[in-house]
This record gives sequence, C-alpha cells and structure tokens, in this order.
Amino acid sequence: MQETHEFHDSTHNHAQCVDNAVQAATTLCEQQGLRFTPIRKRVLQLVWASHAPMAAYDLLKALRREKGNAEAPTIYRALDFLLQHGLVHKIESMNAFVGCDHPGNSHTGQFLICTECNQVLEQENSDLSHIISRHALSHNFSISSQTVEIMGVCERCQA
Amino acid sequence: MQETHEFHDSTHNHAQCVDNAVQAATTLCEQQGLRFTPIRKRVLQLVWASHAPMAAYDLLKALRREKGNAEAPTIYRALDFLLQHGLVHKIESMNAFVGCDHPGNSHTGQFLICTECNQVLEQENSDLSHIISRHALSHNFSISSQTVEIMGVCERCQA
DNA sequence: TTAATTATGTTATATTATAACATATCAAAA
DNA sequence: TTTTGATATGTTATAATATAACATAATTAA
Repeated sequence: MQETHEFHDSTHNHAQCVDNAVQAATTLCEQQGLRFTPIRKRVLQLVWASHAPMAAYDLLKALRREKGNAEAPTIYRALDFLLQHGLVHKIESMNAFVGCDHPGNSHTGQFLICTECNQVLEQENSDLSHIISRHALSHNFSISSQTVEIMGVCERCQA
Repeated sequence: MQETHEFHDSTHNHAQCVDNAVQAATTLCEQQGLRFTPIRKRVLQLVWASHAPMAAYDLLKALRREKGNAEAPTIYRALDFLLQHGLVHKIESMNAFVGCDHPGNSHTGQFLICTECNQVLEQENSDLSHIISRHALSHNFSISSQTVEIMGVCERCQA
C-alpha cells in the first residue's frame, strides 16, 4: 500500500487515501496494543480530510458537527495520541496537522509545503537525514528529533 | 567579527555577542536605509539576552521594565522588522526568537537546539541546503524558504 | 468484582498573535 | 520651511493556539 509520494490532483481517489490511513492506523494500534478509540479514529479521519494541514480548532469545528459537546482538549488529546504514534505530523511553521503517509516506520519526515494549494508532501530522504546527522555529529550534538519544512510552490501550481 | 559557531559556555563574554549583533544591525540598516529605531534596537538587545530563544511575551515583560506602556503589538512589530531583515530568526517549533549570528548574508539557517540548556546554534551548511534544493527540484518544487530545526543535546550538556 | 489505569467531559485560563484605529514622528516635495 | 505623505508607535480589543485541573466514565488487570 505504497503512496505515490507526489502532490495529488483534485481528481485522485481521496477516499482511498483516508481508508489506507485508517487501515494502517488500525493495524499499528493492534500490533502495539494501543487503544484506537472512536474519537481518535474520527480525528484521524478529519485530519485526512485533505492533503493540506488542518488547524486544531478547524478539526474541533468539524468534530462538533457530529459531537456537539466536543471541546479543545478533546482534539488536543487525540492529536497528542496520533502524534506520539506517528499517525499524524505537526507542521510547526503552520501550527497545523497532516496525516502521515506511512506510519509505523519510525521515521523522520521532511515536508514540502505548497503555499498555493496548501498541500503537504511528506518525504523521507535518507541523504538529507544523513547529512543532518553528520552535521550534528560534527558538533558532538546528540539528535533526538528534527523538523524540516520546505515552503514553496508545487509543480501543478506553477502551471 | 566571525562568530565561533559553537555552543557558548557560561563564562563567555556575552556583552561582546550583543555588541557585535547591535553593531552589525546598525551597519546593515544604514546600508539599506532602514530605520533602526530605539524600540527595534532595544528589542534586538533583549532577544540577545542569551543564546536561548525568547518568547514574544517574555520580551514584552522585559521591555515593560523600562517602558511601562509597552503592549504586544510593540514587540511583534519590532520582531517583524527584525525578522524581515534577517536580524533575528523565529524557531518555529518553539514559537520563540533568537538573534542572528551573521545578518546581512541572505541566508538559510539551520538550527541546532539543545533541549537541556536551550541554547540554539545557527549553522549554514551548504551541503544541506544543496541536498534540500535538489530534493525539491526532483519534484519540480520551487522553494521559497525552509525551516530546519534539529533538537537534541549539545556536547557540553552531555557531560 | 474490585482496584487501578486510561480515556473523556467540562470549565477555566494561559499563551501566542493580530486587527483596527488613533497619534506621533520622520522624510521628501513643494 | 511648511506641507504632505509615509512610516512608526500607542492603545484597545480580540482572535487563534494550547494547556491546567478536576470530575466522570470506560477499559483492563488483579
């Protein structure tokens, strides 16, 4: 179930993207004995509403349509869970959240963020990771995590 | 007036760091016909209070000690100016601001962020920049800016 | 079945950031 | 050198993002 790792056009079968993500999350949670509760699943689906990052309060608004009493902590708790297990990523420069393409592999994502269509493409470029590791090592710096966010305009939006 | 580009120990002459930064900023503003007003200069000095990123409201608190009527927009406007002209950087993953080591060179910084001492080391690693550029190019993605933030523990704090 | 743990509900509030409009300062043109 | 236009600052209000704290409910383990 490999993603194409390209920016998506408006005609792609997005339901498939969401299904893949939910399926992968379900499997991962089963394997790791995690509780993939209805709220967590629903928030994951909402994050996957598109390939553009969603702000927490937009997720809240969406959740409220079906669950009138939802409050901020509900969203943030679900997001914390999903972040912790690599099912979503936070785009730090936007304070917003995107679904993860390929959860399970403990990975260090890099993100291409199109400022036109707002889509985010997650990549895992090992050259880049290695350069960063070497870079850190040369300072005897012990890495725990990294954020790589590349803003610009995707091919489709340049047309 | 080259920075050492290493994490600083507690005994380094920090007044010198601040002076260098203010001097560099003064020169840059003169050259570019920018108004380096007292507020802007003061906020730059406050950002340079240490090598750790400062939150906007901490800067505000500090500014208020000497300027009782200061309000949030004062800080954010000064920060906007300083950011725009490369005199400070925003650490996106912390919503906080650090002084720039070497303003003037239009540059794309990478940041090593020590989660123990909170110090930030700005680097300009061209290999890394190139990899990122190639990476983007391979997707026909036109870069406008990038954020590279590497969290971990610096050499001194591992001791 | 109880106890312990984990998840959710709920209210309040902290933190980060900007909008909008008034006033002041500065720089350039007349 | 005065007016004008542009830029910067003052001020009030509020938007947007995020967490604390404590109560209740659901699940799991003993």
